[in-house]
Amino acid sequence: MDQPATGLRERKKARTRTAIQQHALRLFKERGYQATTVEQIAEAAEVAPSTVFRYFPTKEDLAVLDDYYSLADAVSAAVAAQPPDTPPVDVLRGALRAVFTGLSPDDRAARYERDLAMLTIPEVWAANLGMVARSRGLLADAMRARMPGPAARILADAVVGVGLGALLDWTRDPHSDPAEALDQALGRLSDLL
Amino acid sequence: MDQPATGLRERKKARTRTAIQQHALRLFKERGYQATTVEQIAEAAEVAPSTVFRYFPTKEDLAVLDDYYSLADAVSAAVAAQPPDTPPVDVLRGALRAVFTGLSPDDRAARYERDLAMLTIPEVWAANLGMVARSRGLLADAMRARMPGPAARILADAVVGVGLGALLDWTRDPHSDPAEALDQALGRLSDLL
DNA sequence: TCCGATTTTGTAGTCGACTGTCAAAGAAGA
DNA sequence: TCTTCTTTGACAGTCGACTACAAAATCGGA
Repeated sequence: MDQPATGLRERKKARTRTAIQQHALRLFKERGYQATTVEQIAEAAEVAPSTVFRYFPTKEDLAVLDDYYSLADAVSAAVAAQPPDTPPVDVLRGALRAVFTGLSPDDRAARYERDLAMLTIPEVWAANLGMVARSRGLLADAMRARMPGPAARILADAVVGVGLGALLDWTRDPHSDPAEALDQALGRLSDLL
Repeated sequence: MDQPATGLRERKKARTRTAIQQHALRLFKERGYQATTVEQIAEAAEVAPSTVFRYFPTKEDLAVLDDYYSLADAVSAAVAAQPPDTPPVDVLRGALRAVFTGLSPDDRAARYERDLAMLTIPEVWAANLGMVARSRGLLADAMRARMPGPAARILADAVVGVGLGALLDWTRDPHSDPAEALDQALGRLSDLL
């Protein structure tokens, strides 16, 4: 997608950034968002507090999962790639399954970690609300090629609701496979329709 | 519901409390949550800042909707009151409509005001997340009398998703009627099923 | 190996949320 | 009216998010 990450400088920068965010999310989960200070995050990530603010303008930004768009794009593409006559819910179900199985094990583990943080820590969830809202729009857009406008949006909302519900249940048993749970839930929705 | 609010003391206390919260919500809407200081709220409500903190331990609490459970209970009851052979989605649709039309104009306006705050201000949304999650459970429980377990949960999740979607759209046009939008969206979902 | 550009860090300071305490003002009851 | 209890307000202070800035470390290229 991007340039092949040229210089050492840029690589180091990226590493620093992700390190800071990972430590932040870990600490948020361990001791709560409010109870975690930026100073503690800086210490954990072995950088100066001012460096944290350089990468993340506000504490809240530490909780924003910035790669949701690429995921949403992947889902949109996968939706387009589904067979033409598939029932709508199954289109989304198949697309989501395709995207998840296409992830490398490392990517998938990282994704689960961050999704867990999002679902578990209210402040993180709030920080990502905008993204969820826009993903919902993308999903609806992707479906609009297959069904009339309003129906596409309703379906997208229903699928998002069922998906979030499945993930919420997953948080109570984090050792199960969320992709599996999601697939199963969408299967049930498909039966309902 | 409560005791008839005997003494002058208690009445005055209650009035102070609601005055503070109303001014807070108004200011949040006017200038944003972060940009509003507790001092400004105190000034608007004509009390001392320390008095604000006596009623609301944290700034966030100023925006916590403390009556969501009674609403969820009302919906559960309304679900039970729907005719036996109604299709599941229409049960929920009818129950929600019944609850909203049952509200007095004042109550309804207040509810809209607070729902708008919840959907618009991330911090408030975070503070109320737990309540939304539990409402989802209540909805599923209420439907379980009418359909097998897993289906009830899936349906509840789908309805919650569609409902949140409708409310999210409403925030972009706050002069429209959210209850109307919600009813319409559920009607479309009903058509899909 | 040295230079210029960039990144990192420390420091000093602002602002607002929140706490604790104590004295003043008001209400309830005798 | 006098006493007692509660609510309120003022004040002083802590803590953490965030800013501005200049010094120091680091990197890339010549």
